Order: sequence, then C-alpha cells, then structure tokens
Amino acid sequence: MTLIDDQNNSPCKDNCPCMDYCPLGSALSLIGGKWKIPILCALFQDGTTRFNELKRKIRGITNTMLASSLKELEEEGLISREQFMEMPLRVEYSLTDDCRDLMPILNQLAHWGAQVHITK
Amino acid sequence: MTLIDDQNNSPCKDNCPCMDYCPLGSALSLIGGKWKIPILCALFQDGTTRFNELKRKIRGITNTMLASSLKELEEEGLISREQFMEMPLRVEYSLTDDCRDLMPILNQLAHWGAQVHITK
DNA sequence: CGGAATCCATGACGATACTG
DNA sequence: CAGTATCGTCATGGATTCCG
Repeated sequence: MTLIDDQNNSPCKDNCPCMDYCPLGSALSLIGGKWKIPILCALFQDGTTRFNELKRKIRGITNTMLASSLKELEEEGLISREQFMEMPLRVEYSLTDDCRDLMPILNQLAHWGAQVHITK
Repeated sequence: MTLIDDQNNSPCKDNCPCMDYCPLGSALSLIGGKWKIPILCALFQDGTTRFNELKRKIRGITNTMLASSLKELEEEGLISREQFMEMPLRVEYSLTDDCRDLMPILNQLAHWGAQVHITK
C-alpha cells in the first residue's frame, strides 16, 4: 500500500524506488507525453474550447496527436468532452475539477523550473 | 520571455501552449524518463549513496540506465557526484539544494496523484 | 567498483490521406 | 467539423559485453 510521507516531505516512502505502485510516477504519467501540458494550459487559460480551436492555438500539433491526447486525458479524468448534435458537429473540451486542483502544483513546478534554469 | 502568472495560478502564461520556451515543460523534462524519480527518491530517503548501492535499491535498473540517468541528473544540476581516489573505486551521489527545493512540490504531486487514482 | 560501448526492440510521434 | 486509418521515423530504454 502507498504511504506518502508528510513528516519529511519525501515524495513517497516505502513505495519508491522499490515498490510496485508509485503515486508520483502515476501522476507524472498522466501529464506525460509531448502535448498534454500545452493542451491543459490552453484549456486552463481560455476555458471551454473546441477541437479545431485547440488545434489552432497549439502550434505544431497534428490531428492525430490532438485527438489521441484528448482521448487519453479524458480517460484519465483530467478533461471532459461534450458533444453537441448539430451540423456541423461541435465538440467542446474543458478541465475537470481534479485537473484544476493540479494547476497550482504545476505552477509551483514551473516556478522551480524557471529558477533552476537561471542558476544553471 | 517567460511570464509565469501568479494571479490565476496558471502554470504558464503567454508562453504555453504556443511559445518557444515553457518553464513547466523544462522542469518536467528534467525529471522525465523512466528512472529519474526512483533515483531522486532513493537519494532523498537515504542521503549520499554509492553507484552499486543505488543499483541494488532501484530494482530492475541496469548499469547503462543508472549511469546515463545519473549523468543527466548531474548535468541538470539535480545531483552531485563525488569521486574518491581509492581502490576499489568509490563514487558517491547526493541531491543538490536545487533538487531538495523540488521535493516538496513532488510530494504535493504525489498526493494529488494518489487522490485522483482513488476517485477514478 | 563504476562505469562505457554496442546492438536491438519497442513505442511514441509525425505525415498524409480519408470519413461520418 | 471532428476526428480515424495507415504508415514511416526516431528516440527511449533493455541486454549484453567489455574496460580502467
């Protein structure tokens, strides 16, 4: 079972590096891959967004990668998909509450990343 | 230039998803790959550790991957390497201060990961 | 002991074309 | 408009062997 150590701020205890299940690795895998962070950032900044709108904002992404990344993020519970039965078809994506909880943490990570990059 | 938005807790602003440089992507790339988190966790929990000791603790890692991961982490400034001119050779690895600053953030990420996994 | 060198398998990712 | 299908490429990681 997973024990997270709050006493010493260790990311994980008794489960990393040697245990089967690591909640940190699990969390990182959810946002891994080349396009998930840009997608989450776009949805966070602009709110509910349609497929082709996302494709325009995220420069360089292809149909294939946007579609597969969105599908994974939805399966992981980080974004929600709403389809409107209109013609032409309209599909809107937005962040879930779980994902919104994640954003402040990613913000801290970004700050840390900016600092170590400077001092490097 | 990189602007991190503190007002709304967005991981990044004006630089993600469409800008060249993203401090969040940069930070994530530093700890990316299959073995970096286990290595950092091992060093955090047990402090200064030798090469073969790390190899024993991190189950499943090979010489190649441990060596290359350690080298990358050192180049990134997350760990420090000290070599003692003895026979047999002794090399000790430990976390840098920069990396220790990172640990509480990873701890939060682990907590978040544990929660979303439960509710999923 | 602490690696480096080499080769190989796999999966992520990209490009293009096509569809309901 | 919002995707899927197919195929090619390349980076990541694994296995093994060898070296100072």
